Amino acid sequence: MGRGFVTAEEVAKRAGVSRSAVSRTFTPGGSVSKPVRRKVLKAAQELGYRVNRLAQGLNNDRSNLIGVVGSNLSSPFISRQLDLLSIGLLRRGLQCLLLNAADARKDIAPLIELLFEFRAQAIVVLSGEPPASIVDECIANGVRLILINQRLDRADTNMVLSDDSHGAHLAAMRLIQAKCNKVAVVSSGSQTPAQLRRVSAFTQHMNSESIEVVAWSGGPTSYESGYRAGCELLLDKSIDGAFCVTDLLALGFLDAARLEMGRIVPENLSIVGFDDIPQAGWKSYQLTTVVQPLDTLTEKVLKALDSDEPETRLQLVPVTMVERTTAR
Amino acid sequence: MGRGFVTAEEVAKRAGVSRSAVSRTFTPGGSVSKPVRRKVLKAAQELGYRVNRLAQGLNNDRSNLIGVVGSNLSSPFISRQLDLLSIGLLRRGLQCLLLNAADARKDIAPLIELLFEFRAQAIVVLSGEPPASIVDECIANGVRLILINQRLDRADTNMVLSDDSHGAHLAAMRLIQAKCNKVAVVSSGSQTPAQLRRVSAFTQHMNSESIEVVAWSGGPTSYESGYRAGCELLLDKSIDGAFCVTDLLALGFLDAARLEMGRIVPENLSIVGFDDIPQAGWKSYQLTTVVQPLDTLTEKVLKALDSDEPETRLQLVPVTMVERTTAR
DNA sequence: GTGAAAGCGCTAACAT
DNA sequence: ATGTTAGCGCTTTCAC
Repeated sequence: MGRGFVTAEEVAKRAGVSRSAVSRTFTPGGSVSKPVRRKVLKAAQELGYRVNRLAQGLNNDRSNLIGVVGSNLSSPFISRQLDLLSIGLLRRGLQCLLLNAADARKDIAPLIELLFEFRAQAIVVLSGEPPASIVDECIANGVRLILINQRLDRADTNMVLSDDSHGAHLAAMRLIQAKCNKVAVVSSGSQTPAQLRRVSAFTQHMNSESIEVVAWSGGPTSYESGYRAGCELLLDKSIDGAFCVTDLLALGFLDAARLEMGRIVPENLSIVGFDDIPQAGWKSYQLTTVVQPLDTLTEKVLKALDSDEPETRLQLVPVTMVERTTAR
Repeated sequence: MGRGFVTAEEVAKRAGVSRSAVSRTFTPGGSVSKPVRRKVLKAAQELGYRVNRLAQGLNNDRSNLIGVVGSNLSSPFISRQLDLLSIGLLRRGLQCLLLNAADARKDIAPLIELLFEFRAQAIVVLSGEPPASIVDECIANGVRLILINQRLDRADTNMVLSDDSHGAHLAAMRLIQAKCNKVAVVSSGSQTPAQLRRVSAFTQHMNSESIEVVAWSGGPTSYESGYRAGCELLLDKSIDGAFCVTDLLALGFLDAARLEMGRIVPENLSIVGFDDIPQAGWKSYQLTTVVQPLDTLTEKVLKALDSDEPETRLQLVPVTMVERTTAR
């Protein structure tokens, strides 16, 4: 096709061989004699020939394209996820077709349909919940679907997610250890399943310990929302602990606590976050938080990409707690 | 092609029409009668048909694929750039083929060659400098090449870049206004052209004002490098100003200054950054910095993508200064 | 408006 | 090992 791209036929002509000889030369397993290969390579070099992978995939039935859809691509957590994922894909010889779901927000179906049209071999969903009909279509067409931090109630989909409940329990235990009497749990207004799981597991744990918890949620998942939460919640002087279900929220909350509400952290307020984004480790923050091991998470995603084993349907990635300085 | 995807032929058969009728139905300008179109659409719906864009592009000579190559995808600045870019591409009906150059670092040529093989219509380079041979090949094949914050010495390439020199001048003027007597200029060890331009423009300006400047550079472009720079440079008590060519560096530097080296900012040390990443506005930092207007920058990139006007070869995006609290 | 046929660039099965 | 042939799924003349 195309503007000016050289075709295999032209190369064949110049090298004085058949079209298939050219094809074979550029096919890993192809059986071509040294001299022919040399001639082909020479001609290709001179002409500036590049195989057309699109045409290649037409026969192969493997496009080598992996669709990646997600929103919030510039948030510290997601961007790192995308970074690792795209590196891993490239290493495996796979191409990353990135679809930003920012405009789609609630309905990522059209994006996935687009991916179908490009014959993506697999689709990785970083955020957003695909409707059941789409999931069905994936299966019908043999397109592997991998959901990250999303739990669908069906056994035929690949899901890899952090152990949110356990993470929330760790946070709860840490705040109990800090001897908190009344704690806040803050989440964003977007109410993603992951955040919901963290909030509910945390609340449940605290309730069982008879510790009062006040829930706050609002705005997007951002520093600003956390800051607002801090300003509003900390008017209540009796709150002496907080679990922010996302580091971004936690950092905003922390700034509000110290800089706006006159709290001393951790002396009269303990804060625990979730994710362990780079900023959580910055000297001004030193946030105690639950870490999602992004590398192993990504690894599992990549493995789910090429392994056919159905045992790896739902993979729960264990989380840990990193102790820094914001919890007493 | 492939696994289970339905082809246009199957749709044609079920609808009782010709293959071309199906094709026309799914082609924007196609002339099909209402009844035929209806039948086709119905059959397609029932069968779950999806046009194969790969095959489509084979005739069209337009793949709709835009290659994007860059590294450091999880840094606040680049990730935001990618975020905006991918949104813009999608809005224009273009697909984003993302190639992470993390492994490539110095040589992005192989990645661009890969993009050729996928017949990308255009290639956007976020970071890294493509060798001349590759640029030639782009032109030869009619692939538009767009370089961001990279200045190549040739008139046949699209480049959109922030006005680094002017930004550096703004920073210099600000530090002069703060009555600094001895200033540091810190950059990373990666020595990207953009950073180099900032350093040299700044130094030049300061020299012309006879203000002593000490240059530091090392490590990757990160918070940590900035922190290290701060720890090392601020042993010299006479340094009372610093221009960090990147906000990430500036934030690390700032933390080192306050938390490690006992400096009071801005009282006895003024700091100016560059980029205006979100974290620069966080309450704990409130960094005075030069802002790169990412939205207009992205806009220009997108425009360069589809406009053929050669006047838009080299586009300089004006920068401004945002005053916060780190400069006296 | 519609179908038949040719062709996009490539690979693979089939001969030789 | 090499050339010939037949597709891959689609669009696009070209007739009618």
